[in-house]
Amino acid sequence: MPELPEVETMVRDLAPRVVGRTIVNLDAYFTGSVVWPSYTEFRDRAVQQTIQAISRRGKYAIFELGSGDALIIHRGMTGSLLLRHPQEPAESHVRLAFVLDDGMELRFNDPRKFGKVYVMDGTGGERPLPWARMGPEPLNGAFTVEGLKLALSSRTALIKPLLLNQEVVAGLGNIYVDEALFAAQIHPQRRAHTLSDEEIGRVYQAIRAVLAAAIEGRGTTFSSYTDIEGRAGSHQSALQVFQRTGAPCPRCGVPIMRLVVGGRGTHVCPHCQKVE
DNA sequence: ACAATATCCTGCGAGC
DNA sequence: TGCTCGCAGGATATTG
Repeated sequence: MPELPEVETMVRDLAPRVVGRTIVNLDAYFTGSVVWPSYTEFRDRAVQQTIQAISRRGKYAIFELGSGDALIIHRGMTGSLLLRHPQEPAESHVRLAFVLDDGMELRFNDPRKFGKVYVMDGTGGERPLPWARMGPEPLNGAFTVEGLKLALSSRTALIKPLLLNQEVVAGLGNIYVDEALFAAQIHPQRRAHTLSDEEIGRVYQAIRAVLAAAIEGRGTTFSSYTDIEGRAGSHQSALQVFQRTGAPCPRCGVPIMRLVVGGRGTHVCPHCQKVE
């Protein structure tokens, strides 16, 4: 599950390798990964373009092209970008392969086909950018404790699904929401408007700390996430609750429990995180 | 407007 | 051993 730290790691790794390179060809094995525009127009607008810069917004990776277009990639659940020599055997689920002018290939490998790729005018004039309604970036000044209070105080929904909502805050997914709520000692089934200012302050700090630590560890590897060379991240060993059902809580020793919240597998310490 | 739930897709693990 | 079945989940569509 590539969330903000995994996309950030990818963007940082890619920048020195692909900025300045020109896309000289594109091979498609599943054109359905391209959601905008049509595949043929996508190809026309991507090929022969030079990558001027690469950045991230939420879980989207953004390649700025010389034309002013943006090549935008969302990895979904199982998507990865791999920088490979064309001679290296193809991974089992390569959907698109961008051939670069230095002879390398940027492969979009995506077993479950949840990933999405776009080319569009980078200013949003052509159609709204995928992050047009997205909430603040949690690791820069756009994200404030006051803003989070404003976003949560009037909402009756459960805190976990709200934090997964990209319009509230950008970049969180299932792993880091569970980790942040554990760090803040807030139960994922609390109703958002019942959180005190002090509790929202803890959630705010926890989101930032958990994401920063995960970037430091180059992301979390479960099953499918790897970096652009296919190597695992290291942060999974630092996780406190996610996928640790039955293991002792690092804070109190009570076994971690798994429950389902908003249809998503959820991990809590039943002692440190109380619903009421 | 908001909240809750269904949907997409395929590898994998559980169970028989 | 080999088969079937259900689960996993980000974002969006649909329903309430």
